[in-house]
Amino acid sequence: MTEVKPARVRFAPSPTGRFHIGSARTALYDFLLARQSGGQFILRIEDTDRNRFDPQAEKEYYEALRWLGLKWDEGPDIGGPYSPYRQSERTEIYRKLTEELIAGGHAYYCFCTPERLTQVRQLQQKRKEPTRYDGLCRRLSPEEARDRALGGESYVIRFKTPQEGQTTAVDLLRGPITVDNQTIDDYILVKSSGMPVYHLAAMADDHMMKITHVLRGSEWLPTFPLHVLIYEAFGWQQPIWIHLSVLLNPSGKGKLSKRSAVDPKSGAKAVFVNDLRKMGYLPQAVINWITLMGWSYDDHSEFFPMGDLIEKFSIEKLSPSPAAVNFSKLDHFNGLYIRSLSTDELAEQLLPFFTAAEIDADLTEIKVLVPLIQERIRTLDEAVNMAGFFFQADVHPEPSELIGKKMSAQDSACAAEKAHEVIQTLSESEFEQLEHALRDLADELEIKAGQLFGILRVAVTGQKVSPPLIESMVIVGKKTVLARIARAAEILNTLE
RNA sequence: GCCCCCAUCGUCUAGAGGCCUAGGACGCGGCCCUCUCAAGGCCGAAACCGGGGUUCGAACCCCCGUGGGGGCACCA
Repeated sequence: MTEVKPARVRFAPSPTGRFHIGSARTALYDFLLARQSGGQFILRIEDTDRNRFDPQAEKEYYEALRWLGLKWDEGPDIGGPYSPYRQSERTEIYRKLTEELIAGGHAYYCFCTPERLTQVRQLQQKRKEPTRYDGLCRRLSPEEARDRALGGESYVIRFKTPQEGQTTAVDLLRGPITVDNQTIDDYILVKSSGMPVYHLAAMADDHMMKITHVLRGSEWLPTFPLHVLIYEAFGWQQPIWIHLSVLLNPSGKGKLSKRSAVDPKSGAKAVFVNDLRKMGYLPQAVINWITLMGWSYDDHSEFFPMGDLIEKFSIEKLSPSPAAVNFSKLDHFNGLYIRSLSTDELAEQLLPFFTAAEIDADLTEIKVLVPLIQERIRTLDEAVNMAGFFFQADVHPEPSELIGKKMSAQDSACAAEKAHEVIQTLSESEFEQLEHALRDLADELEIKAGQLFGILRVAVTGQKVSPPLIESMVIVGKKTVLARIARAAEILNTLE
């Protein structure tokens, strides 16, 4: 990136629900733009809707953002030059701006009741007309309106949309979007509670906070011209507008929903960032994955650690078309990042998953087995199933699985017993030469090494699929290996 | 119903008029490697929504269809 001006970019979630990967993607693009330009990434909480407010939500956003490594430069918790960063604490600012708008003839008081508005809407629907405010209070004289408001009558403030002409709004990715002003409603700017709605609050804050690039979801496209009109009414200079594509369900049908990709075991949903963490995904993998939904670098690069992203990201290469999420690609990236970790790093990531599964493992123990599982797991939690046998006192193999390939139970039992003998003769120091000994035994028994290994694998690990057998046996230790093989032989002998 | 946006393999995408017999990735199939499973290597199937223009030439530009998505709240 050459000579870009420092960008001031904001991520402005509404604390009404969980932190979705769609929002995470927006936040990520914000972050990248700020970092690569040497600008600021700002966190602003848009909590003007007191009815939908969820006290848990803000915390979840903080947590998830931190986990992803998207550190903000200004925000409600850390302050900044344009404090406060929580809209509910900025009402005085909005109040003054509203007065300015009314005085300039760009907004008016409206006394219509919600009931009347519903009636109007229903009538319009019946007549198959566009649904919009019918303008009753727009025709009130400013003096009369002010008197009624001062007299205690309940009111809202509406934007006085020009009734003629057109408005052109320019989106960086889509170019100019021109609409007839007639199609733009006289939107409510301030609710009867005195709280502003998004259309006023977000525009005001973006301007006051000197935001240079507004990145937001394409669900704002329909009201985009309204926002331009509001900027013009105030005489403010517009930021660069970028409307990101929506994320679609994996099927490509419909907007990504909360029902998508639910983990049946934990009930975790792969659409929420904090759930992704619990499901054993690495933040770098999640970042790399969501970056590529709607952005690309060239015709062959896909692996982008954060440092590369900051360097290579560019808003011009963002795509305007909707993208269906592909969870198997997340698995792929997660595998890639797991394999890119050092033994120590991966062990540290793994520890909490063993703990959560109530397996008493410490870091040193995990480090020993990491090399055996590193290239075999796609999510961190898989390590528990794959390597749990290292820590358990006993394994409980499925008896039928103990039988060697193309072998009888008796022959398998015999093979297990012979293996037991062979291993027993080995001293701890010779234990690492196990493989030769066992291969020789297989020859002697006139079976394939794979057949013998299969029996021992299930005997020692309790699993048909496991890390490499010999290495696993060495870690498990001679004593336990012998006990487990002996037990397996017993089981096999009961099978006829 | 009204308004807006979008349109290349199943999915994410490269492609900004000739470099395209359309490239990469995930997934899928096959082979190799191999103690299972992975990882890795190699190979393969798989797309320019349709119709009109413009042009010597169109996946790329324009128009019309069609399809998909989004929005029509005192929510954001």
